[in-house]
Amino acid sequence: MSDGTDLKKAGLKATLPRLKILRILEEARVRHMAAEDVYKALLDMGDEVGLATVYRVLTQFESAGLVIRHNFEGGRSVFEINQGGHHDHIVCVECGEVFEFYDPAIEERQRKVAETMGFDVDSHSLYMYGVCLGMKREGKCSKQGRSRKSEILP
Amino acid sequence: MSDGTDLKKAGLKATLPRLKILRILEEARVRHMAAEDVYKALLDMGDEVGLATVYRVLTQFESAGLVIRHNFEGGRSVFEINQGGHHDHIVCVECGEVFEFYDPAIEERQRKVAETMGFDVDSHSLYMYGVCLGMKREGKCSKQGRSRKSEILP
DNA sequence: GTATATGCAAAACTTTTGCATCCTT
DNA sequence: AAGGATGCAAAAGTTTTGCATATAC
Repeated sequence: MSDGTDLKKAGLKATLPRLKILRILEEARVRHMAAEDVYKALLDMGDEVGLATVYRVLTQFESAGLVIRHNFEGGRSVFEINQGGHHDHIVCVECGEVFEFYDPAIEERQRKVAETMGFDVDSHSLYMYGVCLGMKREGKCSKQGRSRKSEILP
Repeated sequence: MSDGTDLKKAGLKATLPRLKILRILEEARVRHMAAEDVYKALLDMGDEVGLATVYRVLTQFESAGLVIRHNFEGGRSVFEINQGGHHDHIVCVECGEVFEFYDPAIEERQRKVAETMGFDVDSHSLYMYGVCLGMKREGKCSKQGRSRKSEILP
């Protein structure tokens, strides 16, 4: 994957920084990353990519539909690779982990509401914030013993 | 309204800046305002309140439950007075107007999803973005002939 | 070879903070 | 009178931009 085909299909030159960033987003254990997270991941891999480039590339990827930008609580933008299926998010405010879910009934009601109001909807986002089971019970994330790894929340 | 009772009830001294800001949020024609919007409204009224104070007060109001902070697209925080009934939002990306709606079925499904996932949910937000009927048909906002007055979107 | 992308540094924005002064209780 | 609130200016954090250089096609 990410051999550059998807980039060219999106009308973007397959440059090294773009390939690397795409790969990071595809392969990250933590699927939701702030620009700073991506930048740090590049540094950890020993790659020299400027933070400005990370921002530029992420924004281009968003326009091209390759990634989805989220505005969770906390100011910074968070990016997630777009692998097709739409889903909503439930964020643990203690461990920072982001869980995904999809509920057809919710989607259908949203569609209905927008129709009733005469809106042409481009996008929509549903975020829930709370404490995940793991943090509640054992003080460590339900997902993999993580505790506050990503930078997506304050 | 906003004679200071609600402030004192919230454990906040009834200072002039707080009273003024509360009044602006209560009486604004546009219910969803960025900090900068509130600041400008104060200036327009001839009141001298520092921008830093606006931020401090809005954050205190949020903690006290007097206002709700939204993170729409666009980076800046948007504030709305909390008049009790929870509702969701549908934002016109052309005129910037924010419309509200409430759908019991959506609320119930959300509750159900969180329960299934073992989350204790503190808060949740559902935003839809699109083009409102007015902008689509006549190039002016359905609500009141507005066109891009508030500062909440980029 | 040419157009586009990158890196760096500087700038633009939003939001927060330190500190002296002022105001509410 | 005393504690908390405000204003100003400075700082912090995030994201964008200008411009010379490097890179993909």
